[in-house]
Amino acid sequence: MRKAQNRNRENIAQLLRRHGIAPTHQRMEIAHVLFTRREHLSADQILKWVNSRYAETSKATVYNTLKLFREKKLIRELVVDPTKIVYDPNTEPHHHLYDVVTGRLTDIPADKLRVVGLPPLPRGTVADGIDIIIRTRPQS
Amino acid sequence: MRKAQNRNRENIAQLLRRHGIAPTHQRMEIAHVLFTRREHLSADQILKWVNSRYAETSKATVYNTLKLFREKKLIRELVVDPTKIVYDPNTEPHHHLYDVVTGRLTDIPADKLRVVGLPPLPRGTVADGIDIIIRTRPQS
DNA sequence: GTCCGAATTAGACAAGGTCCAAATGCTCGT
DNA sequence: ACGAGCATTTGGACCTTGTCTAATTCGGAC
Repeated sequence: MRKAQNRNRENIAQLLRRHGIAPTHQRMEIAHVLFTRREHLSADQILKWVNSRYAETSKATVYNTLKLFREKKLIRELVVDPTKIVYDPNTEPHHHLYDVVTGRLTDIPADKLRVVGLPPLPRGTVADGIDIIIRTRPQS
Repeated sequence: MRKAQNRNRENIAQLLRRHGIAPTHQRMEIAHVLFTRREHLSADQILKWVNSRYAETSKATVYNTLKLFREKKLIRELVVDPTKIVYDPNTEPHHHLYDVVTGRLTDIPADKLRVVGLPPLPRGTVADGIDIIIRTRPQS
């Protein structure tokens, strides 16, 4: 089985198509950054990476594309801090450890964690996801 | 025992002092809004409420004060959505139900909920808090 | 090649929050 | 009551992040 790290351009194109996304040049570039770096990246960082060799993608396109990827469940949007919205290429269910001082963000696989005692949801609503963020700080 | 809802000005002054906050006029006003409305309010909403009778508090002061209250653990800052940062006067441990469509935000007391299988924290760090946000949407 | 809808673009704009230097207010000692 | 010294507040400029729009370009079907 091919490891996700090794995605080449054709892999990425197929990945996009599988999620119902037409693989344009810019979308390929953005997906490439997300899936080869495999980090939590902000829109701004993605914009810089995509244009790091030579400018080829506009700010509007990066925002449009990230929104599209999120709608198509190709990536997750993660809000850890007022000024920090970050995109997560890991779509496996998982949660996060966030160091409020250093800003370091680490994954916790969801299968290790379980939430018990969840009250019934309000009538007529269904769960869309659970985000657990554990805030840590260096021992003082 | 006096119910929190009934806090009068002297109560609020004492509350601030207990948290090491000098009770100035503006801080009293802001605390008053938070603790009598007992809702999740944005900085902007708080600004409007505080100045609803006649303008008396500047934007900068509202932001400064909310940051101060947060540092002194008088309120909690809650980030549910990129554009929605909200301040929570409830400092009891609790979590949140967030309807991604209506924007409605509801409390879940922490004693009903437990997280099991928490991995050990990285060496040299301590937990600062756990935020659990359960995202719901109307049944489609 | 031509056409047509989809995608992309630059840049103006909006929202939310921060910063700063000046003004004001509060406390204390005298 | 007064002034010194510090904390707090203020208006407004400014910054950052993200959205919008109208014009352009792209790319696949024919």
